Amino acid sequence: MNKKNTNSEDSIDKTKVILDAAIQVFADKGYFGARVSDIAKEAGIAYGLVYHYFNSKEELLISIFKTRWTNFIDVLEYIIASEEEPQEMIRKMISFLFNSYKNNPSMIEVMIMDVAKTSRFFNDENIRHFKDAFRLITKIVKMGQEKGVFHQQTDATFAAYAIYGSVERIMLHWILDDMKSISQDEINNATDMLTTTLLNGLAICPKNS
Amino acid sequence: MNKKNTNSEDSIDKTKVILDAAIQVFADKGYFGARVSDIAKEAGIAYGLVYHYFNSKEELLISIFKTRWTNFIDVLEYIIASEEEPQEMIRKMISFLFNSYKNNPSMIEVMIMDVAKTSRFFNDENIRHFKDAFRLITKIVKMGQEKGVFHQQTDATFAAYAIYGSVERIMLHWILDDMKSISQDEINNATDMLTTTLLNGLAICPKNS
Amino acid sequence: MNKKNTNSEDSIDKTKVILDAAIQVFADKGYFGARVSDIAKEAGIAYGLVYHYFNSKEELLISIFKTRWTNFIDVLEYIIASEEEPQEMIRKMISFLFNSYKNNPSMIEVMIMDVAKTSRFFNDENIRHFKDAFRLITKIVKMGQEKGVFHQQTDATFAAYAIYGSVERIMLHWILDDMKSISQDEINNATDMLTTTLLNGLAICPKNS
Amino acid sequence: MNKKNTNSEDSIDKTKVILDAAIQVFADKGYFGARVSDIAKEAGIAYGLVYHYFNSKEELLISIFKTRWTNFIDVLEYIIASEEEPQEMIRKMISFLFNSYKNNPSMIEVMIMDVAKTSRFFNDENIRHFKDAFRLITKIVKMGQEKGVFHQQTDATFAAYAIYGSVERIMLHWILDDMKSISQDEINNATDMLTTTLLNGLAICPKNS
DNA sequence: AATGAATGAGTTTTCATTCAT
DNA sequence: GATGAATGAAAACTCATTCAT
Repeated sequence: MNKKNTNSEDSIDKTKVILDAAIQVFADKGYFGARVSDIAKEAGIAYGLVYHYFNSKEELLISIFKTRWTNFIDVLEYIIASEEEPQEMIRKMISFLFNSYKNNPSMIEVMIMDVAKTSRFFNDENIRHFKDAFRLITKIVKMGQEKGVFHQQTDATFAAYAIYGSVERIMLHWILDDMKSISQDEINNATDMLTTTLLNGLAICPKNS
Repeated sequence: MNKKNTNSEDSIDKTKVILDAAIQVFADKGYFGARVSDIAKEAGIAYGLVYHYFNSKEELLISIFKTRWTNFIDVLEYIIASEEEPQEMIRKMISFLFNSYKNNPSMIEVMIMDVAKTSRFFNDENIRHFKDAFRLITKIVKMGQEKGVFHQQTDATFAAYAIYGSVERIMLHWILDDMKSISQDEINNATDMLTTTLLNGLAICPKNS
Repeated sequence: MNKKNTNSEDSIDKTKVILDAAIQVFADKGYFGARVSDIAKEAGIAYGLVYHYFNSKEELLISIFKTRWTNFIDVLEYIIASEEEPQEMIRKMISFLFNSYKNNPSMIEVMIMDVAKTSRFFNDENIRHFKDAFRLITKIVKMGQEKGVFHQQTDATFAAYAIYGSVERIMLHWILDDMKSISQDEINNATDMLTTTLLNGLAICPKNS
Repeated sequence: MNKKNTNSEDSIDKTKVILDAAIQVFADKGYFGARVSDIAKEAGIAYGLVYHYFNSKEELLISIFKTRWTNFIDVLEYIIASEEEPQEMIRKMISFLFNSYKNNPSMIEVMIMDVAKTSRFFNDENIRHFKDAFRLITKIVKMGQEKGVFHQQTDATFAAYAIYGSVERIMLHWILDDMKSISQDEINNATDMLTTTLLNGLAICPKNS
């Protein structure tokens, strides 16, 4: 990703500083509204230095994207490895995503508002991360079906998109309502609420076939 | 919106032609990647003429956005007025959204990929359409709760976001997989699948409290 | 060459105005030292307009180059068609080149100082003009050999380069000595001098084998 | 020229290594296309180190230029000191120039393609070398005239430019045709050919006045 | 209404040069 | 001597928008 992957502390630090600044500025102004000089100013460095660590403005976005999805994939694998009940896995996943927002709402804003924006951005390399993540969510749903706790007739892939789409839309709501800081209680409550809704459905049980 | 609201046939036609061209080009290149001259070329007119009908490039996007959400709101109001069962209302809404994709995937692509992404775009005027639509979806959920067919403890607003987010994420999947043409069967099937999943939940009934 | 080859007077004029400005600025500052904004200022237009007529700064240089060599080739063909004595043809060619300097020293400066120097500039398309011109000069030499007035053993190609190289180096001398304006007498004198030297050689006749 | 003129072996070596690298890179990419970092990479050193030995990129070019013309001047003085026949002196000079190309075509390419390019480059200091060399060539011609072996009426300065220009144009031909390696036979042949042409002229003797 | 020439602000990126280590 | 991180000036080029015709 970045030119310098030396294990020098400085180099790592600077990379991180620039990325954090980029997240902040992208969140505030949007990817296209953000100038590289804004990012440099936010990072407290000369803007030429951004190009020592990254080849282009777009690479910054790609780097943020990759970090985030790689991290999400790691968490999903960890959750799956736990061998808990599938319902619990779903809750854990939702909890992780909502907590990500709490911990770094700007990063989530960038992911939702900017990454998806550039069609050109979705090249094969980047889209793979996407796919991998959804494969894992789908896997959780299938595990529930195999265990007999989730409906058989549900299309697991559809369910995966539904779960993720629900989470993302709620976070978009927070973003648009400028809810940058959100309490742990609210996060927990949102997690419970959405998990219950998705697992049990809107309709009351007897309606079920 | 547009400078000319004369009811001259020509004027209306040209407005429509430009908007359709804009949808096409925005879908292909993204809002920021699209040049006004591209849109004019697609519409088969001189690019200066775009400014006879619209004040700016952004106004094109806003116009598309408004048309779409106004239309969605109309449909939601129509659905609510039907006084059918809330479950059926949910299904109708999902069906409408998926059919919108079938009829004009580029328009949906623009709505998902471009509109949601420009922070600056969400001014008070535009956000009202958003809010109105979600208020209506929320209303449907509340009607179900009042009728005793939906769970009481569900936060209706959350549910509204979950439903819409699920739909949008599935359509994003279609977009990213380049599924520009999709059969009516697939649409119907997707509608059934998602409606059932959202209404009945993932988990099998006895798990319900 | 230019985007607009319409036969509108304005369009042609503007193209010419920009090219003349480019010649002036390239001559003054060199190709790399010249800013497109300098050229626009010299032409009295907004610099964005340069890009209406030419795709890039480099295209300006290529255009100047082409015009000049095409013109030179035309003159050579005209000279050859005259069916004069080969010696006279050589004189005419030298006369033309020196007079070109007199009429537009900046253009010659650009040709000598800038065009010849950009290695990347010599792509196949551009080099063809070069080659064509030298083929014609070579042809004149060969005509003299066939007529029996020029030495048989001389390599005609070498001779062609020698003639042209001599002319160009003398003009470079004028450029470096800042002799921007030069009288017709000087031009005629230089033509005679160089023609005689090249035709008769440095050495006095009896030395000839 | 260079900051360090210590006679330490290392220092001299490194200076030479950098200059050779610069010649190579300038020949490949042109002066303006060459990055200091390219030169450093070619030399196998850190690019900051270039600035220990040279004050600027331009100084590299000036250094190459000076070395070459100083060397040429030395050779011319040596030739003149030999007190041979002027015809032979001309031949020796041409031979030296052509052999320079054979020995280091990149250096000649830089001299022809890059040095002349930057008008700013021709400051008084640099132009003096030029002038000195041409003064010496002119001197040879004048010696021939005084000895009665060269035509009196020839302008010696013109003749000097003609000779040098012929040589340079032939070498430019080799450069443009990518003739990087050239046999000693070809060099000798070219030398004979050009010397004969310049001394005896194109035209056959009886045409002489 | 229609055209497209004209405008010029705005931004990414490059790269020579400096300097702390 | 050697390194390469850091600096920031500089410029080509783009393109939304205006406007004369």
